[in-house]
Amino acid sequence: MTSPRSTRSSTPDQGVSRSASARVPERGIPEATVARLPVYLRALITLSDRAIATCSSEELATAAGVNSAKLRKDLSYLGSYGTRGVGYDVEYLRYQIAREIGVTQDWPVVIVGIGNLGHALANYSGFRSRGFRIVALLDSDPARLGEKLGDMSIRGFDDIESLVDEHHVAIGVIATPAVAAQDVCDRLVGAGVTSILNFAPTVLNVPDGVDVRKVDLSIELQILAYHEQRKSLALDGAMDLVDVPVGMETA
Amino acid sequence: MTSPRSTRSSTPDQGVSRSASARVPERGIPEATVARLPVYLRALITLSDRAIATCSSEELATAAGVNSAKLRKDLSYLGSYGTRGVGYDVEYLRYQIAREIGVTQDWPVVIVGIGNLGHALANYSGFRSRGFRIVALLDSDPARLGEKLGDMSIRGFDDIESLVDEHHVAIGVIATPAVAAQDVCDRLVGAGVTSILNFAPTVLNVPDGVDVRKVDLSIELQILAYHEQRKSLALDGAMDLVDVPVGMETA
DNA sequence: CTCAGTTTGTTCTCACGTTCACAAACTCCT
DNA sequence: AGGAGTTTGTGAACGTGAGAACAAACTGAG
Repeated sequence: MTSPRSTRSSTPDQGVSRSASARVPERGIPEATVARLPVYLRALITLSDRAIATCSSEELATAAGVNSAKLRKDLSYLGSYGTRGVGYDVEYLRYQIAREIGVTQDWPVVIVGIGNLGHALANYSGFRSRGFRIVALLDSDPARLGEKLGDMSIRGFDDIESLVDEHHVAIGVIATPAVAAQDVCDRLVGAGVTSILNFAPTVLNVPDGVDVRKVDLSIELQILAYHEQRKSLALDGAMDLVDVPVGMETA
Repeated sequence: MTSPRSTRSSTPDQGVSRSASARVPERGIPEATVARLPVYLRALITLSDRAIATCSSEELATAAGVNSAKLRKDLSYLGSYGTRGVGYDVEYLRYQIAREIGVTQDWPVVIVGIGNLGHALANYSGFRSRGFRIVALLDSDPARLGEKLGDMSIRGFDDIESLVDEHHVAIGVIATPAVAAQDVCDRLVGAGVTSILNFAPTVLNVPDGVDVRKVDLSIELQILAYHEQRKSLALDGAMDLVDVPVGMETA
């Protein structure tokens, strides 16, 4: 993990030294903002890699693909980490966002379902580099058991309870076929996992207190298709009235 | 959220009703609704596979993981496809949603970047079964050129313009490393692609009229991490005042 | 020191999205 | 036929998010 060693010399006497009274992390960052913080973090890392010490909200917003008013408002939920007339210290802001998200610590993760997608996830370097450590790859298929994948071998799904307990796993990734997803989810939750990233194309039922985020490729494509269709209809203009074919029922 | 229980109470009753009056697709479906339509469609397909002919908004909402008021409002944007006192005809509603999204027609798609993730996408059966047809797999790496993948072989990235033109490709999927993504995007857009699904962890700049949706695994995990962190803090309760390490500067 | 220029943090307003609650419309039973 | 029971479609209330605009806070030059 990269230590947040800040070359905090360029901005002398920054407003950061303000008395640390009651600057406790606020209790209500809007979801929309939370979803953008990782984007800002990545933009800051890029700037950092280019040895840029300071940036304005305008520059950072451009790099993150949002407008600057939104960026400033988002950052204001974390606290006042900028300096008026100057901008933001890249290293400092980067650390603050990382801390707020929670990626200054290490999050052990299990991946369940090592098919095509599971393989890709297991090999994805972006996990490790961003505070996530894969502690196990699980699959129920005996044929895949023991298969080596990088520096890790595939284990049976039965180990899950002991694994979660031993490594304090809080986050599970489901990359199984849809039919297996709910069962896997129940096992994970039962074992103590409280956050799930679901790649299986199905709705997961979980008890209160468990967070689920889903990534669904075909849904994303369908949303694009909808807009694409609108574009063509708009172009064709006069060609309206697609009209419903009445007897489409298959039975 | 909704009740974690899956009530299997089905009302197997008959009742097909369709008034084929001219129901022109309205010109303004909210984005939030568009994003949920594919979920409803999948739920309907599941019901259809189980030979269920009719369902209430409550049942469909449960299957889709939303509450019934939201579902009814969403569906009302498409038209009045239900029958009061009865519910929705599964086949009929399924067709209406599919038509509204645009998946009754066939969408040719190109995938660029056939690494780990690209392989998984190319093999994903969910594309074909939902109205999307992969017409080409492109990669710039000469070592991968010609490699067979299912019934399709990997082609060079230079073919892109002719491919897009020949197959009328409107949707492109980018699964390249981050550094290559913007260039690939520019080439795709230049060739005529107007919708892009981006898996590369980077912000894409596109001209007006081009839609981009991004799928970013590490962002999803970071969002989960944020909430996970909050949960632990909440548990510790009294342990407030994490307080900003004022002197986080290591120097 | 003062003043002009720059950039943040915040307030205000508007648009969008969610949920409630209920009339309208339908079925079924007597 | 009429009334009780069901379920949709929607108007209204409420909450959240986006963007414009501006005062406050800083820098640097003269």
